[in-house]
Amino acid sequence: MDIAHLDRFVRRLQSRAELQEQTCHALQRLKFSLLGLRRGVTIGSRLHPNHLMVVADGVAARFKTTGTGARQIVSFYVPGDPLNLQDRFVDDAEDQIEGVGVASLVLVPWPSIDRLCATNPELRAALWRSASTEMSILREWLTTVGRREAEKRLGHLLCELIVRLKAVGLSDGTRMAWPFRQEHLADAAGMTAVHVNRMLRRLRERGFATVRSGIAEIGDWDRLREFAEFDDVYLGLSTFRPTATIAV
Amino acid sequence: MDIAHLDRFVRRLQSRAELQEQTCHALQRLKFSLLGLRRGVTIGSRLHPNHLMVVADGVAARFKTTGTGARQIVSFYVPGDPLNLQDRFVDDAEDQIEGVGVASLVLVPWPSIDRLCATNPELRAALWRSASTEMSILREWLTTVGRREAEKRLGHLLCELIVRLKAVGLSDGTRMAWPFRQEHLADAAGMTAVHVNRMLRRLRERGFATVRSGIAEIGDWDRLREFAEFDDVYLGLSTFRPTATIAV
DNA sequence: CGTAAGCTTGACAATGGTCAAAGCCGGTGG
DNA sequence: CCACCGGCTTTGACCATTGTCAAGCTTACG
Repeated sequence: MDIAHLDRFVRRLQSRAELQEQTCHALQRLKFSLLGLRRGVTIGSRLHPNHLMVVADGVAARFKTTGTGARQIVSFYVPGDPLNLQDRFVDDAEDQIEGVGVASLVLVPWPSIDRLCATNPELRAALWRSASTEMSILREWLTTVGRREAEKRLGHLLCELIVRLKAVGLSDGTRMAWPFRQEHLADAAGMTAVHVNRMLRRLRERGFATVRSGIAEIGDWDRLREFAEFDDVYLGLSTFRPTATIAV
Repeated sequence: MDIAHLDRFVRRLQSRAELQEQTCHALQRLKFSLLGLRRGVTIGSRLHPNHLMVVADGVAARFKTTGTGARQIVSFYVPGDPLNLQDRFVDDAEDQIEGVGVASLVLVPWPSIDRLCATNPELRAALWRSASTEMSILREWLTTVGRREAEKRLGHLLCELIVRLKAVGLSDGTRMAWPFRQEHLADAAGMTAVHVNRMLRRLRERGFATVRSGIAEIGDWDRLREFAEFDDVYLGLSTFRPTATIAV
């Protein structure tokens, strides 16, 4: 299982850029340590400034807190996602990272990555793309929060998560593990937990999707997708059409 | 004035990273062409896939349109800001770019930039930082739209714009050129133009800021800043404290 | 079993949206 | 030089989506 940790990261990079065999192997041989995040535990996004952090298992959330104590989740990270790529050269605002359910992170020392990058423009491009994808997701998410109504926001999030999980072999496209509390969805979608509850009920009543504790299941993908105006191009996976690998 | 175009870009990079004299000069000697954007004209963000686009004059907005025709502005770009840095290696969703008022863009062929980057890790880092800053702004903006009330959203935007303009010598920190129509603010803040109007009035009544056509003026910076919960760290300018250069 | 965390629901309040009319202002043509 | 026009702003009245508060309920787990 140890090897699989970095494997998922490599797989994620490959899903968005060409990487030579050699580069992949070099990545997989990188030394790393593991950091477990128990449910609800929070760390600063710059707690480990000298390491790249990648989600190994579970889901992590990056969030900010406003002056009035409200919380906004700005990114969810699924296995394989690097979560502080762009913090490398910046010393701007520090965010908080929380485990949604139980999660674990791989920590890879920056110098070892720098060494690979120095002579490998292909890898640099892959990392750049990876950061670009996160940005693209942010833009889509801003649009969703700013301009779509509550029910669509949740539908959109459902769609995005299942596609991202499918891309790393953690969903079959119909069901997925669901570590989120309704409060997480609320903080991500810019609404209250109470309203999330109402809207989830509506999605269920319409037959779009069912979110029980622990598992989410899409009822009618095509109708949900259309309803939520979900189009996965912004995930940058267009070239990656996985032959479904199941593992809920 | 021609030279000044790239000059502002260099200045922007310098405001967030160390660059050697030599690198700056190399950047300033890059060949480029100009693209004028008349008020309200829209182009695809990938219209010039082989060029880096940088704002030379005026303000540009990047936006998406939802299925129901609503528009969400995801970024404003002020002079010196690169607007398609991250599109370099990605072929994900294409956004629209619009001139807010009259604007002009500098187009620099990617190959000439690649050539500089190939041997210049310092420049690569500077560009990376530049992209990171845009991401940081997106996160803050998502938080604002998701979790702050309408009046604060506008206040926050006012604060951000004046700080960014000041950083490139286009404001004294009190007044700034204001090419925005209320609809722009609405589309950026996730609200309607009518409500923008009401909230601007409120900001004026409280003495925080006045937005007349063409000019915005901060009435009480400290109170506005506090009210809007604005903290400029997310702009990544913390090391750059300009000795005010005026030019509204 | 009993407790706590989180989910569900209902009643009510409020922020922000919708619609519609009137005002303002700069530009253009007679 | 004036009148008209179009685009934008301003305002009011009313509506609706979403938030708030509060209570009861379910479920996991010691």
